[in-house]
Amino acid sequence: MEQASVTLTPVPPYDFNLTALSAVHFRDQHAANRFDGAVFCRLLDVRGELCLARARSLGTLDSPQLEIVITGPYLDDATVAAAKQRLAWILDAESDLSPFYVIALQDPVLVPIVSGLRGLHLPHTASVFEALVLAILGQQISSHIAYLLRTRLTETFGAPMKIDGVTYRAFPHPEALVAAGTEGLRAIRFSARKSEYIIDISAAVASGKLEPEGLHHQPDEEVIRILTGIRGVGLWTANWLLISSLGRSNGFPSGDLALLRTLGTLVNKGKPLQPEEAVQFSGHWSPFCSYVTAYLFAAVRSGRLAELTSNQASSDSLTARKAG
DNA sequence: GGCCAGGTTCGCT
DNA sequence: AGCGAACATGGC
Repeated sequence: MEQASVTLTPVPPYDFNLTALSAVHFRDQHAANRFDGAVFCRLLDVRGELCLARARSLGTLDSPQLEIVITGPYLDDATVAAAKQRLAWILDAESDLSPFYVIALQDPVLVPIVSGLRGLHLPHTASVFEALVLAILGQQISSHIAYLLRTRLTETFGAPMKIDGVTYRAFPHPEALVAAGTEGLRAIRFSARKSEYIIDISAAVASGKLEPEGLHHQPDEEVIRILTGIRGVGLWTANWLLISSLGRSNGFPSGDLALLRTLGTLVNKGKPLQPEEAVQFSGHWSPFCSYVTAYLFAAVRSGRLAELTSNQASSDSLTARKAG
């Protein structure tokens, strides 16, 4: 087993802890992606080779620096560079938050949310395929159940690699899922429907009929058109993929129950917004709806939203906004 | 135990 | 086009 250490300098402000937490909390935490509060680690599949990438923070919010340790059976410079690049993408080290902050700090609804989360970047999945599977897996179930399913999926079908006595697993290949079949997924308690969708997509990817990674070259509208053409993928999933796997700034899952509730808490006296009302707000936040979405969820997770609403600040701004 | 969860499809009007 | 039901596992 070989090992290499490199440093990565994210664009400040960069809060490693918040960003890594956001990466694992409700979306990616499974056997392939881990964060223990200090070290973020992920078993990557780089050019067909497995290698473990581990990151920890050496710097500060405004002068961030990450130490990246790559471990694998064969490490040449190109592999190390590719792994570093991949981790930079996953941890969103290269985005500049300042254009979003300029808008957010002028918005009374967003100011209290954003000010407590400065330096939170928007982590990405390692691949678009991974995001597709995770999104379908997580549809209409609580985040806790989604976590159980993700873990089972990775533990059962992900390629393993043992390092220092610990077994890590990569996210399953489409081929592995095709081999598992719907029965394989049923066996780890996926619903028949989710199993079908996921196996269909895996088969399409394995056969080359569908190339999710190619979506990086398409504009948002085209991404949504292509994705919603896939069985099992609706507007929510397509927009979530814009945020979670394609790094677009303006994704907005307007039908998301948790999002509607959260916005309701902030601007509608606790009454959940209707999707159309949420879309009105999203227009106001364009082209940074991805950031708004992610920051709102992060605020909920951290308990910050509850704090804010207890001082019942801007609870009436929906009507104010409508009038203006 | 019933209800619901960070949706989507399918089958009815 | 718009609406309701079915899907199915776990947690409260």
